[in-house]
Amino acid sequence: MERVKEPCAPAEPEAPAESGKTRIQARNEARILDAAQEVFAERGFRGATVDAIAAKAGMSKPNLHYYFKRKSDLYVAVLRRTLDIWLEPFAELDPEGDPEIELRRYIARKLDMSRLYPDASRVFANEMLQGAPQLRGYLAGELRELVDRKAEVIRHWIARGVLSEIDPHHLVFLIWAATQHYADFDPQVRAVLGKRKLGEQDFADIEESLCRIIFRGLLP
Amino acid sequence: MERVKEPCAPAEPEAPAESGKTRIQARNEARILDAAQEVFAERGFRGATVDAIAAKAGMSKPNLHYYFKRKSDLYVAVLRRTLDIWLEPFAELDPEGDPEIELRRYIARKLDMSRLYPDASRVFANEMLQGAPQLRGYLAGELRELVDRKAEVIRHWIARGVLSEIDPHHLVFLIWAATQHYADFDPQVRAVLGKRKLGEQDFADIEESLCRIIFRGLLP
DNA sequence: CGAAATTTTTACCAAATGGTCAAGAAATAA
DNA sequence: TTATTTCTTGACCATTTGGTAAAAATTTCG
Repeated sequence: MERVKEPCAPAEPEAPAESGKTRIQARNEARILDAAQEVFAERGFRGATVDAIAAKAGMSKPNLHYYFKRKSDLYVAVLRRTLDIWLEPFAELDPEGDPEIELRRYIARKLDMSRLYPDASRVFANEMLQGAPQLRGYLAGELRELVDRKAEVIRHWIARGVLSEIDPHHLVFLIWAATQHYADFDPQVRAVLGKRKLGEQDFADIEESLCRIIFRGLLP
Repeated sequence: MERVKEPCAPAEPEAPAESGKTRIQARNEARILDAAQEVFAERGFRGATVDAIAAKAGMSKPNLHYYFKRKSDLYVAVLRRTLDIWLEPFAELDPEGDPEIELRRYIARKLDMSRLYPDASRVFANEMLQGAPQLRGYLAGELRELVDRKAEVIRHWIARGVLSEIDPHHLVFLIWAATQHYADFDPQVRAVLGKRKLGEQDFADIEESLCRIIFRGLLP
């Protein structure tokens, strides 16, 4: 039943392929995750149908169930993948670095994610709106610890006198809210700006405006 | 068929009761709207079931359908009610006022809404996440015009020299994102802060932190 | 090749769900 | 009271949906 193969070369030519997985397995699981992210993003967990995900992944529903037994498994898998991507640049904030440079880089990377992977952001937002039934534990555990650690970094900057006295947590929330807004509320943003799509230049403008306000403030 | 009554006193004792509506009608429609807002908020449009809404409103499903023919009618009604509430304080931004006072008041009122009517915010967020199928027209019409008008107010402040040069639209987005975040991402905020519920004091702190960053900036 | 494991498909439930209909219960008006 | 309108309900239906079983097709490997 379980695969016991792979006695050959360890280095795979294509996808990183978590060891213990067939080429087909890796490819199809990736396809399914991508399709699921799209569908979950635009319909929410309950609104997404396994049929729609399967169709978008180019396979039949029973075939999809061969890889992910339950719809919720798939949902959690999508969320975990998103979190892995999101965590990284946040964890890199360096207490010895210059806050303006460090935070600007973080904001830029977070905006990149909103631009490049808006669906990931939307699935996460959806999970929050529903009360985070799947991520509750993660939020109160891993995430909270990470944020607390980074709050220390911010306090360190304040103590060094290179940052104004502000509540680190609310600063983090502000950055998260502002950057994710452009993915999650994209229809509103586009409608108000009168644009058909937000391009690279738009996001460059967003970064500039956002950083100007956050670092220098509104008052002259 | 259609009601043609009400030849009596115009002043109703209780609910404002849109004219042309029975006491029972007004009461039940309000109950249904409140229930619908709750259910839509936590399950999204497709995830919400008419049964659940009817149950929460304390009536049977066919009875609910007597007041709202289709589930989507109900959804739109909830959204419109939210928008009416949200628009008001934004429209009040006064170009002749002091920007710090005007914007601070607006931020405070917007935070009040996140605290008092978080479900309304979540239903709206949900609609955005799904691509705003119901509000598309409204966003590109009414809302865009209003925002453009208020962008002029902000430019007026800049021209008067009482505000730094920033892009008015992105300032508005920043305020919206930051304030709504505390309703929409409530589970994450609570988990990270380690609080069971955000109270009035928490929101006072939020207002203070937010305004400090937005007006004075992070740099000392 | 041929056997074993893996992958895919066809056919199919049982439950949930949006919505309807016709009849009955309450109000309301005359 | 009686007639009329408004409100509520139980029974019901067509469709959708998550999920399964088992056989068929394909790949892998000795």
